[in-house]
Amino acid sequence: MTNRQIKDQLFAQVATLTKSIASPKRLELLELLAQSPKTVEQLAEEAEMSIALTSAHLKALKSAQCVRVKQEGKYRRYEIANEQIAQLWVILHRLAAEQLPELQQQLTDIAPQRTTDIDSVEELISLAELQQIQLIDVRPSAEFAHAHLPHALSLPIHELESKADSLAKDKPVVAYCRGPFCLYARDAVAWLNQQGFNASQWQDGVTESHYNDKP
Amino acid sequence: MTNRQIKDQLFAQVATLTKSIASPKRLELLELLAQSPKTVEQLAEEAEMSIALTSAHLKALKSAQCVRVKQEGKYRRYEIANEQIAQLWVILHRLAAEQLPELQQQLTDIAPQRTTDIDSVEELISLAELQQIQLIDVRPSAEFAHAHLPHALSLPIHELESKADSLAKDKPVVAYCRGPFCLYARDAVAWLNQQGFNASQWQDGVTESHYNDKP
DNA sequence: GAGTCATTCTAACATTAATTGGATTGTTTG
DNA sequence: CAAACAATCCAATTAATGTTAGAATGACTC
Repeated sequence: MTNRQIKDQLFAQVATLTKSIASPKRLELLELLAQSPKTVEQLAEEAEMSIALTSAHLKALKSAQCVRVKQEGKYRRYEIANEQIAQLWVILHRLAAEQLPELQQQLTDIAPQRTTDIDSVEELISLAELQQIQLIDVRPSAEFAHAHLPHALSLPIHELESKADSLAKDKPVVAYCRGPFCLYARDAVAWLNQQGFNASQWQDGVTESHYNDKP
Repeated sequence: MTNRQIKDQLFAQVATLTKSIASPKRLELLELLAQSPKTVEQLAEEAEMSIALTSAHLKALKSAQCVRVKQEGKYRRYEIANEQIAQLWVILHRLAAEQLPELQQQLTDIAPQRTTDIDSVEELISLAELQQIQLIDVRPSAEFAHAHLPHALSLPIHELESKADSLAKDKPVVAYCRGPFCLYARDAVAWLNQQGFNASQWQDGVTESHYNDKP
């Protein structure tokens, strides 16, 4: 085999991995799976696409070993194949945010009412531990159960209205969700402030917060 | 604008960045540009594709801000837009190598005659400094000039035959090139051992060696 | 300013990917 | 074992991408 044929093969392999995640829908699925394992139905619902399409995209992700699946009763539960894939999603969306002016613009356009002025996870967690702030996790409870920031309180966005009375109005509320591409925390902060709470948003999710490549 | 429309836009942006590198040829161009800036002609030659196709792929990379171009006389010299893109290439090929059995197989198939048993860059560089080994960089000299491992000697693969007499046969030779997807060092080691040298290969390139994510 | 040379553009074609609806598989539950 | 249900497969349509050859652009050179 010639050197050219060898190189073509090698680069083709890396390209198959890259191609498998180079689609808006598949990136969205990855973001969801980075939070916690989910069934096809759940993924389709969250990402607002048909079951068939979701299944097709999952197949593509599986063939590049980005996700695994296990049968659970009559459901199939998909999960991220390993931590590095979740980190790759973080790397990609951060890089895109630094690199693409159009994305920067869009992120500015949807900036939350208030972003917290806390600037490290450590400080955030410490303030939550000292009860200086009320740190709430507004993702679905299954995602909270799978992993969450220490000292955070689970208050899923869909239950916010009914359970908001468990929050104090005289202590700052800081909300977070899956990360900068998830709008739950943004919506939660907007609603809370409207109700008279002192709410702001922590823009990163669990994966982002645990993976800071600043040296 | 609905939340769905916003999310679609955001994920689409990250996908455009990802798509721009999700092609074997474009990954190969990125690997070449990670070494040093190059003209379209040089890239086409090294990657063995037509000028027109090279230009088209570069256009795709440029539109996602992965590369920059500057006019130099009648040439246009392309370069990596920033260090993070080079690192992304490293992350991707390493991840693919861990993840895809087929790629693992291919890499095994082309394993060099001898891989050095040195296992950290620091040790490699230190041995070169102490002249315990002869560390040779077999990439084209322009790439060496742009960046190289400390204490390495430039001995481009195409000049190896004519300049090999500058190497001592009684001291180990360690050769490196662009990284695990470049076959120059492999070819160099094979030829050198055939000529009676004691040669082995360092599998990483400059970018890989400077970017070890082991914590 | 005509000619040369590097690069890009254009148009055409071939290939591959995304998406949908309906049929199919396989599991669970009565 | 039949009904119910989750998920995948299949076939067909549409959209996007890769590739080539040749024309066009735009910079430098004599």
